[in-house]
Amino acid sequence: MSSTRTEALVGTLRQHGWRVTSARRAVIAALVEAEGHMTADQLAEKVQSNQPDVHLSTVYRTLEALEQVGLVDHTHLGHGRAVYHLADDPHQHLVCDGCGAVIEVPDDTFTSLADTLRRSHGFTIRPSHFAVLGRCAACNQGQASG
Amino acid sequence: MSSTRTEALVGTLRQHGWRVTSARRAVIAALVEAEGHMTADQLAEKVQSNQPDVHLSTVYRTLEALEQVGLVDHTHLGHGRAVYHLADDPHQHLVCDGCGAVIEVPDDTFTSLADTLRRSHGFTIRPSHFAVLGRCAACNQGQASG
DNA sequence: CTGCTTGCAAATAGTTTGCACGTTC
DNA sequence: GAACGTGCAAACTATTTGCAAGCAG
Repeated sequence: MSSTRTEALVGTLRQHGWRVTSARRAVIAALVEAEGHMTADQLAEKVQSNQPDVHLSTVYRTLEALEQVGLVDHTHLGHGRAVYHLADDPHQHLVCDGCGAVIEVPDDTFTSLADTLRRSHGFTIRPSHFAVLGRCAACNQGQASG
Repeated sequence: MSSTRTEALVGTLRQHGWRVTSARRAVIAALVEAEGHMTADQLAEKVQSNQPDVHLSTVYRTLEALEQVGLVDHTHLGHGRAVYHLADDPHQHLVCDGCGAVIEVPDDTFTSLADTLRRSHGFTIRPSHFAVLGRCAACNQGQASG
């Protein structure tokens, strides 16, 4: 059951000095149930199915709080909208230019790239914080010349 | 001199069926002179120093045309604004979370990552089309705990 | 009680679009 | 001279913020 997980996250939030409200609890629950990336909009919609009063701006503010505490990460998927997910499942996103599909790949796929960049430029990449654009297997197969 | 280069690009644009106007020529010239990434806003400013009438929206429309023809690529540097550059100098961008610095690295830095993703997911990454967030050498050295 | 949180609406930032007029081919 | 391109303003999308009222601690 996911409510145990939700309570743990809520507890962490409280330990960091943030107040626990029903809106925040609902956003966290939505993230737990989502088990993947969701936009702020999608999260708001999900939360509002139980608590219609919770406003989109509250969702944004809650997500910001959760990011500051380190419980949530967000990624930009190329075209403006950001997706949010719980930080304890670090992964990267591959976004298909053709069909918009989002593929999640484990964090360690990028280990060698991280290593290369650190050695060549002293640059440490930030895990779980960028999306890679390209073309997915399906779109590569059905690909014409455009 | 770069005007030769500008004319070549203008010619390519025309060959693809687009009309050549002074606004479009100016945007292309600005890109050639920039020799790096620029936002639409910066390009507009540069163009307007010679031709004040050229509107920002025209710059956007020209950039869109140039992208369709394949002369220009754009990348999102994490926080909303896109940067544009000529497509025949493929490179990736490293963006520092700390100081906002943008480091350009050659395309082939990502060859092994591209190879890995193609084999594991059939996913072909799109060159010059994503930014990698992280922390640059300078910020890593002056780094405290937060 | 104190002051962090919230809902709302309006502001912001970056980009796109409708329209009537100007320009290119 | 027909169709495409342009300037302008207004729309749009994603996100942020000011403020008075609400609720957690």
